[in-house]
Amino acid sequence: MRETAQPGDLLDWYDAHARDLPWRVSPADRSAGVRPDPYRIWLSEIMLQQTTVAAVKSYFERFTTLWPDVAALAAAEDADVMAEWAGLGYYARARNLLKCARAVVADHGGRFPQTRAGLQALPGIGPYTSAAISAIAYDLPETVVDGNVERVMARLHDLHTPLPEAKPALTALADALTPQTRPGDYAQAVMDLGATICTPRSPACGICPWRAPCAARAAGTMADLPRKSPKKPKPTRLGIAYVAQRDDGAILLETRPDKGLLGGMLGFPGSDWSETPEPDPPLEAEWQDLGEEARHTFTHFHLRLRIMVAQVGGNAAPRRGAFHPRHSYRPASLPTVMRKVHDLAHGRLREML
DNA sequence: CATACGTGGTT
DNA sequence: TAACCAAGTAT
Repeated sequence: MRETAQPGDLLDWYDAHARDLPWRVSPADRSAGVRPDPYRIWLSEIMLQQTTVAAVKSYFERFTTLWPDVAALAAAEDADVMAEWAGLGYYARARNLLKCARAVVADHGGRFPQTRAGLQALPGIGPYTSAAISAIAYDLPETVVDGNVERVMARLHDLHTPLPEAKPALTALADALTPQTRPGDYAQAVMDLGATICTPRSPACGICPWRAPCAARAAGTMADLPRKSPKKPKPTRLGIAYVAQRDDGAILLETRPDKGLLGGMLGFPGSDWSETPEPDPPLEAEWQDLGEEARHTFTHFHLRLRIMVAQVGGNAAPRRGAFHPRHSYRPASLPTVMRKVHDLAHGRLREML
């Protein structure tokens, strides 16, 4: 009979191989008594939701430089925070980030709650993030279950039930392994293991601290786990984006409504996005078809955006949106799909960039 | 329980 | 090129 997986073996591996991350307190520093800053742990966990470490790093550095603590972030302008989040995706996270920071300041005296339930009552903090902050920031024995943990548990126990059906069972398995000692380091260790050794495609079982007790390794099924329910095909939607530039170089942009796709973000005015979009120019002008489409894929559909451009006079009065002065217009503040529109259109417009 | 919600890297 | 994947949450 194989021996059962031991949290201690994973912690030993973590002590030697923990990744050095901007928001992380190393296991050595942690054992010396250094405590993580809950603000930085919270911010990193929100950014890391469905997002890779590589993509998060520069955003984390920028945010913590601009807003070093929760009070500073709570006092920030919405537009500034949304602009800094541009490109990272899942923009509801940024809207909830601000709501959460302001709630922490207004309702909790500027300190994050120190219980999982208290954390989970805040905007943008769900089951995973509440457990992660509890464990990592406060060293509470909460069980984190993210995609890494699901994969590691499914393999360790050779569980073939497909996700999301398997989620409760995987959570129970993860819960049974969570140690009372060093739960914060343990939580980070399982995720590091999933991110660097027990990877989705070709896991490095040969150097895994849990190779001996791993049931999927024994059965040779590790590359097939966890199983997942088949995904739906993505439909293609069409749309029209309008890029208007005033003679002084100002660009017409609109802030999108808070609800829905790209909510709260800046973008070029446009039609609806559907199979048969209705033209809807934001002002009267001689619109010219750029002749090139911006193509972009969202989570659940492909988009092909036709681009119309126009140069307009200084007295142009848009029905929608507002002109942004040339010197305050930053394409980097646009969500990626809109930045693609910019990239395609800017060669056509004299004063852009 | 299913769906909406971004993006960039990898295979 | 297209599909898959990443430290999920809200509704």
